[in-house]
Amino acid sequence: MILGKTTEYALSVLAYMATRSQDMYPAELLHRELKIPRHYLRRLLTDLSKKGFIASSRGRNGGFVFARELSMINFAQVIDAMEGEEAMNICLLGFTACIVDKPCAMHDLWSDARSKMAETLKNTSLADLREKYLNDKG
Amino acid sequence: MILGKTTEYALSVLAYMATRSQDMYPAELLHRELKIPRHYLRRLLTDLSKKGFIASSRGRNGGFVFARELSMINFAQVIDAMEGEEAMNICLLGFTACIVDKPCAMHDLWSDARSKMAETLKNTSLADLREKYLNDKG
DNA sequence: ATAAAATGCTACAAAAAGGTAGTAATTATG
DNA sequence: CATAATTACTACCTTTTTGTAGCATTTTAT
Repeated sequence: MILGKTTEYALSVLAYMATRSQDMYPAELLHRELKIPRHYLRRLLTDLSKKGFIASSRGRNGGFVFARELSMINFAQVIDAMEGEEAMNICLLGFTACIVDKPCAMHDLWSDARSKMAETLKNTSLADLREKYLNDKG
Repeated sequence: MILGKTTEYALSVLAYMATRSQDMYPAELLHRELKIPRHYLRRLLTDLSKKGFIASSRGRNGGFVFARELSMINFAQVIDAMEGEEAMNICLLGFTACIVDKPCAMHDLWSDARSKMAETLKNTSLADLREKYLNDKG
C-alpha cells in the first residue's frame, strides 16, 4: 500500500469539497457521495478539523467547511499530516541498509525521481485542483 | 507509510546481498546484520524464494543465494511482488473520487512525477545498485 | 551414525489499522 | 420550548500486519 486507506479517504474528502461550491458539507453528505464508512468518516473529519484543514460547526445546519484558503492547502501537507513527516522522505532501502553503510547507495539514483514527486505534491494546492476540475468540466 | 515494513525488509535483504560477495547468505547472518526479527525474516526469505528472487538450500552450509542475475531484478519487480501490482499505479485521490468524476482531475498534473518515479524503479536493477555501491566504496 | 547447522512449516500472540455503535453536546427552526 | 439535525466522544469489534515459538526436515561434517 502506497498510502493508507485513511489518507486516501482524507484526500477524497478534501478533493470533493474543493471541487464543489456548497457552503457547508455535513458528514452525512460526504458519506453518501464518497461511500466512506459513516462512523469512520466522522472520526476522520474530526481529525481533519483538529489538524486545521477544515472547521466544524455543530448543531442543525452544521457541517464542515475549509478552515483556510484552498490555495493554502497542498497535497504534501495533507499526506504529511496523515502519514507523518517521514513518509515522503523515507529511504527506500529501509533505515537499516541506509544507516549501516552511511549514505544509502541509492539515494543519488533516486533523489531525482523522488524529489520531483515531492515537489509536485508540494506545489499542487486544492485551488489548483479546483481550477483544473472546473475547467475540464466546462 | 509509503511502503509496508515487510517490503522495506525485502529491499534491505536484497540490497545487502547484492552489495556483498559471499556465496551463501544464511538467515542468521542477515538477521544479525540487518536487525530484522529472526523468525519474521525466515518467513520473508521463504517468501522471496517462492517469488523467485532468491533460492534456498537447506541443511548445514545452506542459506540463500540469488535465483537470477542481479541485472534481471529491478526494484519495481520487488515492490510489485511484495505490495501487489496496483501499488504503483494507484490514484492518489482514492478510487472513489477518481471514478465518480471520470478522469480524476489530478491524473494529468501528477502523471509526470509518478511515471518518472515508476520508470526509475523499473530501470534500476540490483546490478546497478551493486556497481554504484562498489564504486562509491573503492 | 550422529550431531550441528540450516530451511520449511504451522500455530499463535501482539500491535496497528480499519470499521461499528451508541450516547452526549450543540444549534437552528417551528 | 421541543424537536430535529448535526458534531464530539468513548468504547468496542474485526481484519491485517508484524512478531514469536517450536517442531519437522534436510544436508553436511566429523
